[in-house]
Amino acid sequence: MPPELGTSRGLPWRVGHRFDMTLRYRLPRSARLQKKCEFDAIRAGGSRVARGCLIVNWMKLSGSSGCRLGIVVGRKVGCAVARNRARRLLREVFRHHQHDLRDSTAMVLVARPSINEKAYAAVERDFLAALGEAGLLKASE
RNA sequence: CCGAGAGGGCGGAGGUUCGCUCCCGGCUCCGGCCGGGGGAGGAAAGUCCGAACUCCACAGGGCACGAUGCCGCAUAACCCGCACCUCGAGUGCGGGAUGCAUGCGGGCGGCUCCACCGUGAGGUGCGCCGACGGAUAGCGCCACAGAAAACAUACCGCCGGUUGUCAAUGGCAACUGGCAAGGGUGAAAAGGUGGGGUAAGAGCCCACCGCUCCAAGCGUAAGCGCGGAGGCACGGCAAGCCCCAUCGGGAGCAAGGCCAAAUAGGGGACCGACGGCGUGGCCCGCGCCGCGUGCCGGAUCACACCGGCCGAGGUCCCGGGUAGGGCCGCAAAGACAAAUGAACCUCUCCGUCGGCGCCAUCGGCGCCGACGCAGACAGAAUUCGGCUUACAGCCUUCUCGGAGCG
Repeated sequence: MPPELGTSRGLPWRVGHRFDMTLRYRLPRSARLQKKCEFDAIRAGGSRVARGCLIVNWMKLSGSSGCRLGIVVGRKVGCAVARNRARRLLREVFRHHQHDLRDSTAMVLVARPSINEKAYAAVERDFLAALGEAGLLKASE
C-alpha cells in the first residue's frame, strides 16, 4: 500500500487516482445550492453534459470562493428511498473529487433512473468521464 | 421430526477511515477549530378515523350540505390525582371525557359443503357472509331468454260444448267456452308437500310445512315467543334518486406569532352617494369598519371631537406585485433543493452455484470456496392514539394432519 494513502482506506481510491491527505474533503451545507434561483441560473445559463446515469450542468464562478453543488433527483428515479440513495451517491462522488476541478465551479447534478442499478464505483466512473468531456478536470491527473 | 392454518415478536452484530446535521463545553486570527453527546420505521407509507395545539367565528331563522344507521360490554390518545424507587424525558395505580376504530359476546337476515331429524314440504346444528333504519311515502330500474316480469300471462298443453267428417265407446278439423295441473325459459313464474274434490283444474276444501297479524310469558336490549287468528293478499334493487331518525362551527404548522425591507398591501379622473368585511355554501337578518360640502343633539368663539340617524356603485385611465426574506412555533432526529451517509474489514443468518467426504433410491447431511448492495417492504417533516396496506428471512405459542419412539 502506498505510504501516502496511510490511514485513508475509508476513501474509495482506485488505481490511477490518489487522495491527497493534505486536503480536506468536506462539503458543508454552505457549499450546497439552496435557492431555486441559483438552480435556474445554472441550468439556464451554464453548460451541460450527459453521461451514463447523470447529467452535469455547470457554471464558472468568479473569485476563489470554492465549489458549490446542487443535486436534482426527479420523481422518475423512483420512490423516496431510491431518491435518497441517488442524492447521497452524487453528493459523495462530488465530495471526493471537489479538489480535482480546475476552477471554482457551481454545478448541478441531475440523476437519471439508471442510477438505481449502479454502485458507487460505477457512478464515480460516469462522473469523471462527464467532467473529462467537459474539460473541468485538472490536467495533471 | 415434517406439513398446513391462526396469533405474537424480531427486522443483523462489531470495527477502521472520510463525511453530514443538531445540542453542550472550551478555544479563536471570528473564517472556523477541538472535545463530548444525540441522529429513521414496524410500518416512518396510505392519509381512513380520533385527539392535542393554533387562528377565525360564536343574535337568530330558512334552504341546502355532510356524517352516522341491529343490541350489550370492554378498551386509546387526552385531562385530573396518587404511590414507589435504581430520582429519570422512570415505573406503576386510581378517577373522568370521547366511543372513531377495534376486541369480545349476543340478535336478525342470506348462502351452503356436511351431520342429524322428518315419508315429504321442511326443521335443527356446524360453517361462511352481511354499510344490518325504511321497498304499504313517492319516483325509477329489472338486460338476455321466455307466451307472460309486477296489481302479469297462455306458446306447447289439459278439459267441456256445438257443427262437419271418417275406418265411430274413438280420431281429425272448425267455432266456442273453462283451466293453469304438466312441459319449456329464466336469478326469480306469485306459497309448498300429501290427500280430497272436479269435465279438467284451482286454498276450492282438509292436514302438515312455510308466511302475515295478534299475543301469555322471557330477555338490560336487539329480539324470541306458549297460544290464537287469517287461505295467503304484500318479488328484488335504497353502494339509483329518495324518505325517516339522530348528530354536525370552520380551517389546518403553507395553522399561527414576531421582526426586517419595500414607490409591493395601489394611484388618478368622472358621474354619483354609499361601499367593504364577517357571519363555513346560498338567502333573509345581524354585527363591525370606512366614506359623506348629509341631517339631529351635545360641545366650542368657530372647528376638531363625542353620541344618534340616514344614505341608489358604476365607467374610464395609469402603475406595481405574483418571493418559498429571517426567527419562533419545533421536540432526548428535526430539514425546508430536504442531515441520519460512503468505502472497507471481521463474524453470524439466508439463498444460488461449484468442489470434496459420508449415507447412498430420487436425494439427504457435513466441510470448504465464490457470488448475491445483510440482500424484504421501505426514509421522519407539528405531535400523539387507532386502522389499513407492503414485507426476504428468523424466533415463538396454539390447533389440525402425517411419521417415529415409549
